[in-house]
Amino acid sequence: MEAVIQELESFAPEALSREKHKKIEGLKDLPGSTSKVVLRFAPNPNGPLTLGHSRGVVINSAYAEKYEGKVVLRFDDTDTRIKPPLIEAYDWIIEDYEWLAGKSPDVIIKASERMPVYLDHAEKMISEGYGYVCRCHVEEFRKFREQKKNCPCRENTISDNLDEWGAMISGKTSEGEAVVRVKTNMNLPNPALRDWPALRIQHTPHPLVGKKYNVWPLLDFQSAIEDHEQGITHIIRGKDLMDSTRKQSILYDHFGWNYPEPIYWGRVKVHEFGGFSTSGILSSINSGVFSGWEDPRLPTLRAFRRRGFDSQSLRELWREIGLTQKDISVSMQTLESFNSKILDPITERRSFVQGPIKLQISDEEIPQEVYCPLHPDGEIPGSRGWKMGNIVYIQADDLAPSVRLKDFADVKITETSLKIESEKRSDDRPIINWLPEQMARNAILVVPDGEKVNEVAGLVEDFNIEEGSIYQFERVGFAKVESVSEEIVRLIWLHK
RNA sequence: GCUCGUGUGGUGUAGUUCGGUCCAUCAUGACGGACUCUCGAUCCGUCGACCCGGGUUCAAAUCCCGGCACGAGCACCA
Repeated sequence: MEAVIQELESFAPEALSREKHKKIEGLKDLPGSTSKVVLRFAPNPNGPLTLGHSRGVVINSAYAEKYEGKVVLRFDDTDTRIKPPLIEAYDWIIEDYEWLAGKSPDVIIKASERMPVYLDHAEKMISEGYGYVCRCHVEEFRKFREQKKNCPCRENTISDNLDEWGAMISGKTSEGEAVVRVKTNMNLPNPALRDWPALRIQHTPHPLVGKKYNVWPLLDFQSAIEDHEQGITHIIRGKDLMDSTRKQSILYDHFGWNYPEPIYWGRVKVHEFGGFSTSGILSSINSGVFSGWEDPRLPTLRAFRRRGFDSQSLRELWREIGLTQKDISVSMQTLESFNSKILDPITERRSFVQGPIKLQISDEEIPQEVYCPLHPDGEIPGSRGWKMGNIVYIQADDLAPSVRLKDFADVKITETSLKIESEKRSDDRPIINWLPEQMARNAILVVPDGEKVNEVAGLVEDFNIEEGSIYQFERVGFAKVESVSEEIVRLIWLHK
């Protein structure tokens, strides 16, 4: 054995120490041709972007950057009834996108302004005998689909279909009475693909184009046409849309187009939020459960921004998770950990005394000023100078006979008075945060707590408190200054 | 019911294409310690996983077969 080792050392020393496997970092390569990548992010503008959407923004913009490609932001606003577009949401989404991606989308389009394109393709499809107007009711058609039977409308002639189509687009046919289907095959093993619906009638006005159109495409049709029009090369979508890929591929075959490369991801849940949807949030806002889209309890990007999350933390989170088809459940802790790493070196420290009690210093000689560092590791040079008097505040729950007032002195507390024992740290008594009366301002710390929002009353250090800034409050955590007024400073909790 | 997809530590991920370099990577977490005038940061250490059962093979997280579990689609929503 010894001899073998010696011999190996002489001609192949690397064989003796094996290398540990390394984790491959970064996004996997996109499939197919990547010479000119065009991606798309297609939200429904029925609200601002949420944590769920952020994955799409991050992944698409990251791939666009990797391949020097483009991202099309497309508003899928073709439903005026169930998830009607919110007129303000278009701008919100662009704002949210820019905040997250760090740049504007390369192309911005609204499906509602592209209606002529979709209607033309629908008419073309019908006149080529590949689509038909179906007057069956939903339940009737469901039976045909289940039993693999053709519905009677399938046999209508092209000219009959074109007449029916004319009636649909002119508004003569009422909502719910007809739908345009793609003529696939009712014998297909996958029931989702059997003569799938492409366009339906909607007389509810659209917030942007009003009553201009009576017939609107469904997602699978609109998206299929538009992806081709925009030259999309890769579609990154949830795996719940796998059947969309299959439906649309059938249509692409008919039109003689090449389908983009589809890539799927699984469903994401966040421990702290569970499942949520934009329309669900909207109804909770309307019923008064939440104060608005920026309510700190909400997983909207606006709420995250308001609380002080750096968009970089979201980018890191989604890059780390990457693209897998697994259904996952992530914890906010992971996001917070990314955010802390970004924030810790660049945030100044301050003192926040929650539930304060007042103590009087009994010594005759009290220093006029106390200096605390802006950052303990010197990442931010300089210090905070505190004016001193004979009144100080500490947290009621820190009350103990001997404590150390951080960055100041070891003290002895009896009743409501306090005596300085040593400015130098003399033993291992607990270190607590505190404030002299001269530096204390009334403050409220708003802490989202599940369904509730707790308002913690306290005192905040009155040293260059800037509205909009994030500070790390010692022994508390990161919080953002939301507003500063004469009477009160409002802080919004971020995380530990 | 039909169709589709996914199963690696508490959580997330690498490795699976082309079996060996994997007693399985990295992050997060938990626990312990060092350091520190924050319960922050930093540093060190520990914990913990290949869904199950067969098969092929000298060798299986990786290939084959069969189970099981979970998720999704079958909307005139996106």
